[in-house]
Order: sequence, then structure tokens, then C-alpha cells
Amino acid sequence: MSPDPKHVADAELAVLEMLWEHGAATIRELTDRLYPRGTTSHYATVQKLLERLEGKHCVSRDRTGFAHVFRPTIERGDLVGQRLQDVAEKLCDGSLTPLLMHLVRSGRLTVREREMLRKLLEEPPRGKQE
Amino acid sequence: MSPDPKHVADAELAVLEMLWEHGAATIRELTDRLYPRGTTSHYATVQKLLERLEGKHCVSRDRTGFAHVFRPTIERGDLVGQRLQDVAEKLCDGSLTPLLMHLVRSGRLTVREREMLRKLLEEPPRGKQE
DNA sequence: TGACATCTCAGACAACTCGTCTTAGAATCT
DNA sequence: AGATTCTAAGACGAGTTGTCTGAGATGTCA
Repeated sequence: MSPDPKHVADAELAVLEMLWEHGAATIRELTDRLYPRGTTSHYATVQKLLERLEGKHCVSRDRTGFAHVFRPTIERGDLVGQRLQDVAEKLCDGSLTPLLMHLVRSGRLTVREREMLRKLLEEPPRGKQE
Repeated sequence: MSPDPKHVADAELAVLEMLWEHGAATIRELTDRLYPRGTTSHYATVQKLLERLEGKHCVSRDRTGFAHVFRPTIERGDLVGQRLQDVAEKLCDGSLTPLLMHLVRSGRLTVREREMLRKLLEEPPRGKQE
């Protein structure tokens, strides 16, 4: 569906974080948060970043009002999944297994986290069959 | 100690893959593998990629012979770890746990992978081995 | 020994990304 | 009307990436 999951740059991500936190916001609101005491330039920067995020289908733009209102169209988890997939494709022939191995081995999980993971693994057998 | 884990680009990665596969090789050998029927330009390309990989401390160069011999100084797993850490830092406040959670929850794992993960979670009671 | 092949080294080059910034003009407010 | 705030369009420098050129050193061989 989404034709091209393009990479989200750092400054773009900072804007996205703000949107995740607030749900919806105008350029002005985002600028005030990201660059307190921000100048016209900063405003334009946020504007450009949002334009690019829109092009990457990461935010939606409501053009009905005077000032457009932006909303995130993806969640943090989506981005995480996309990046993990990237790593797997570039380094592991597309397989997520090596990532799993690495995470479990060097992720240094607490007892609590291990327990939670074990529970997660019991529940849904709705993975791919293969 | 390693001052800057710089990002390894795609073409550089292709060279690294060859080195992982063969252990050690000259520019000529790598060029012949990567660009069969390669021209002088391709040779120079591989040369430049190796130079950059050396700068990123991903390969070592043996200058004793006429033709230098290159060897990988990192493994695939190191690169995987580095990239996972990148994702964690950019998106999850530096913690690797959310990545693991995401993999388990997102249903992209095969039954086989879930089984492996379950086993991994049983085994080591605590701590890292060395 | 001289011709020639192969190597290293240094750097140019275009395309692209990224964060920033300027300008022009339209819509809104007081 | 005049000042403010918005959108839209694009320029800009810096950095990365993959490719390529040329010069000069070192090797091989008739």
C-alpha cells in the first residue's frame, strides 16, 4: 500500500515526536515547542520538515483552516518495524532471526522483561506458518 | 575505544560481504568478484570503497606485498549490533528492549523463530558469559 | 634493459540528502 | 487600511555516496 517507506531524517523525527506527543498541531505550535524563542527561519524549517514528512506519508495535513493542522499517520512502532526490516534486508538476507538472536543475547534483559517476553510468546500463534 | 562507529554504505557493505566470505583478498580479487568483466574504473571504485572502509575501521590493510591484502576487522554481527543500537537510540531512548518487544508482538516471526526465542529465554539464568 | 602491465595514491565529479534560510504573495485580524 | 501570520517555492552549504581520471611507483618479461 505505502509505495515507498522512505527514511525519516533526524530533524524530521523530532517533529514527528512532537506530533506523537500532542496528536495534532500547527506549524506555529510545533515551532514554539521545538525552538523556544524561535525565529522566522525556525518556523520555515519546521514547515519544510513537515512538507517532507507529508511526502513520506508520515503526517497528514488538514488544509481547511487558515493554519494547516498536522497529524501523524504512523506510530513509533511502525518506524521501529521499518528500520528493523531495513537492517534485516541489508545485513541478514531479510531474515529477522539474526536480529532476534542479537537482541536476546546482548540486550541484557531484566528478569521482569524476560517474563513479559515469555508471556508474549505463549499467547498468539498467529505468526506466519513455515 | 573505537572512536566513531561510522555508517557503512551499501557499496561498502558489498565489499565487506566479499571479505567475510573469503577472509582476505586483494583489490583485484574483490573487483573480479563484484564486477565480472570489470573495467579500470570498477577497480578504482573498489579501491576507494576499501579506503573508506579502512577509515571506518572495518577492514585492515597489509601493505607488505606489492598488492595490499585486505581483511575484515568486524563481523556481520558487530554491524547488526551497531545498527540496532542506532535504531534504539533514535527511536527508543537507547533501550533495546522495545525492539525485541516489537519483533515478538508484530507477528512477523515464524513459528520456528518463536520456538527458538522461547528456548533462548529458558537457558541462561543470568548475566553475560565471556 | 626497455616495454609494458599492475599496483597505489590523490583527488575530481555529479547526484543526492539534510537542515537551514529567504522571499513572495495570500489570508486573517484589529 | 495596515500589520501580522500564514502558505508556497525554492536557494543554499555541507556532507555522503558511488564512480571515474590521471600520475607515478613497482613489478614482470622478451
